[in-house]
Amino acid sequence: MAKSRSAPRLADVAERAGVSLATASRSLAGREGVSESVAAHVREVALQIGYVANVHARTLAGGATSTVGLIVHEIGDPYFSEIASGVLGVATERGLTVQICHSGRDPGNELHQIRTLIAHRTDAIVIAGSGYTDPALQEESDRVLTAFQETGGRVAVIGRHHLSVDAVLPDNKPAGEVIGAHVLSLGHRRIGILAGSPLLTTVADRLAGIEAALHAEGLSLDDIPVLHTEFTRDGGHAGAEELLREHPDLTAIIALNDAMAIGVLSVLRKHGVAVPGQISVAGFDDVAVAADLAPSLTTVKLPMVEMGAAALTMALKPASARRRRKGTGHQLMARDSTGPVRAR
Amino acid sequence: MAKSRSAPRLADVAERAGVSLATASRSLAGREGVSESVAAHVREVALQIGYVANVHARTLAGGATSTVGLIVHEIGDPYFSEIASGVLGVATERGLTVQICHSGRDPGNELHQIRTLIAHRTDAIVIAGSGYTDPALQEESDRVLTAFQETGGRVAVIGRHHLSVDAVLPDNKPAGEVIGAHVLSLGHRRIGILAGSPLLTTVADRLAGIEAALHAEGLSLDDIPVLHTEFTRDGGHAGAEELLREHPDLTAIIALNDAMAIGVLSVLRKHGVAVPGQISVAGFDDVAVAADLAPSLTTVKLPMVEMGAAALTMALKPASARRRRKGTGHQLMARDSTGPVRAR
DNA sequence: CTGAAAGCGCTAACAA
DNA sequence: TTGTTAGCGCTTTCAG
Repeated sequence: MAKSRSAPRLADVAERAGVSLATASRSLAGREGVSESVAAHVREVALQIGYVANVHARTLAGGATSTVGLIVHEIGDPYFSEIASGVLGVATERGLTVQICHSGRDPGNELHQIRTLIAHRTDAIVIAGSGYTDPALQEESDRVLTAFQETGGRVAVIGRHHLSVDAVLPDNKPAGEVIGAHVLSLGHRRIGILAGSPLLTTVADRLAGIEAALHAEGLSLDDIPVLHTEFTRDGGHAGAEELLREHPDLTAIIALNDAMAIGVLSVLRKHGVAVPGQISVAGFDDVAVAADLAPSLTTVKLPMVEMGAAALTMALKPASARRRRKGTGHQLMARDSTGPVRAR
Repeated sequence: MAKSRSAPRLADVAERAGVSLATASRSLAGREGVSESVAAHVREVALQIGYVANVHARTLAGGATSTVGLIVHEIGDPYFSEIASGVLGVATERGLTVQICHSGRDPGNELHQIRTLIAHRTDAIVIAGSGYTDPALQEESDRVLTAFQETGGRVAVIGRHHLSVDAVLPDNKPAGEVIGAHVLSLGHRRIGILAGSPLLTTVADRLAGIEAALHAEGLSLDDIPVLHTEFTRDGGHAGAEELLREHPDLTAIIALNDAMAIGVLSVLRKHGVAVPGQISVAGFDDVAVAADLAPSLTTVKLPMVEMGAAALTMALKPASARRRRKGTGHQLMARDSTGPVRAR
């Protein structure tokens, strides 16, 4: 069995169909200017010999490209896999293929992935995942992306970045306000906050929202413990242990994403702390399992799937003179993990 | 601002560096036969003008491709996103880029995605997600993949497929036996099973495992209710409602994956049924949240991340004369959602 | 050690 | 309606 004979080419199809390359190309592309009978025959031949057009040749020749890139922090994280699902949804709909890269919450690696995607001449690049509060971290990325855009590439980000590109902006601050107000309205004052790295804009914005809610009650973030750990389930777990140890009088813990909140719930269960009886817990995002946890998790819903879809849709539109920005909406999902502060 | 001036090409680098195309190419590729001084200069120039090689041109010219394809049923499903994470891990490590496609558990669409990936001349294709018990459903895919392999392409699947390619075979049957034995050992006899589509080999194999466990106790699958719904959280939810209605005397429910089990838990909680007090619940996979549910979910761990990594690793090896097969191992995670059958 | 030139497979003018 | 012919940007013999 020939191991490496090459795949059938358009020339093979053309020859077997007894037509020219151009005609074959036109027939397969379903373009104008070929008699239906010839076109049908060509298509039939192509099917027979199992012809599949070489995307690289097609792209190189100036034909329509057909791939978009997506950069996520970590695809195993439900927040990102839901966004990816949204991106894949519209991509599939439009016959596009998507290349996914991990940035691992590392600005250096993110830049590397951007370069990779550019090398692949993707039509568009969607960067999902928080930007960084330090503009310097994105300086080089911005330079590279700008060059990419000048050569006709399209870019959209999800989240607040220091990048001059179109953006889907999650309602992080309003979400923070809403969840903060919710917890405060339940009478809680001894509130602990579990945050991810302060370098992430997502963390900064959610914190700012909570602070606004606090201010409305005459309080401030300085009055309550804010712990920065990893922005993951394990970070939440570790953070909750520390919070419990250092601040045993807390009546509520707000985690800055559901993954962390799940870690918190786990610690509380382990220590036999009643939720929300003794301590209320709230998160952000409303990942799919949030409603199925026990107690079901109070959180602020961000439409991840739609965000992914919106970002790609935006990136696929023709470039506009100035950056487009799109909000996301958010919704308080008051469930069982939060309750009124206990009477003393 | 020029909107569509094109990206810098190798020719631009060569010109500015005052060398020929060939030398520029060799320098950048770090190949032999160029004086180190010249090579360094070329690299420097390339960096300066922000040159990034065009992957399509490179691939077309016969250079090494550097992308692999991954087909999953649905990236938003934790089972698949964990597998994807494993695939991305080894891909990143080797400087490969991965294209992800959704098959949506639809054989027709899966074939379409395979074609797409082949058109992209990916070095390798990894198909994650159950095969189908009906060989006819994969006949055409098999033909296409065989052709792909004959032209040097590499393929690996995760799961039992009717495809003549390398495979990572999840311990579905042993896992079924182990979880079945576990539930039986707790004294349960009125057990309900919630399964996904019987067309999926994953479902068939897990069921077979449970049946084996049943046989060991002188029972059979025919003696207990087996309900086929969607292989998702919502399928589990709907299925549990029906099971509860039709078979109110059940003392245990085994869901054929954790997603379904989560749906079951949700229904039980809603109806105030104590778990495991009144009904024990078990799942398959051990997705990340399984341990953090309340009660924590008894399940059989399958190493999804490693499976993804193993599949890509396998696919990247040179082709061998006969199909390679690799088992996965499995581990019973006996947690809080299962307990001894209640005394009457 | 370096350069010239021939493609890789396809699309897109331009002819016929 | 169909065919001919240039490239797209890169790698890679083959000369020099």
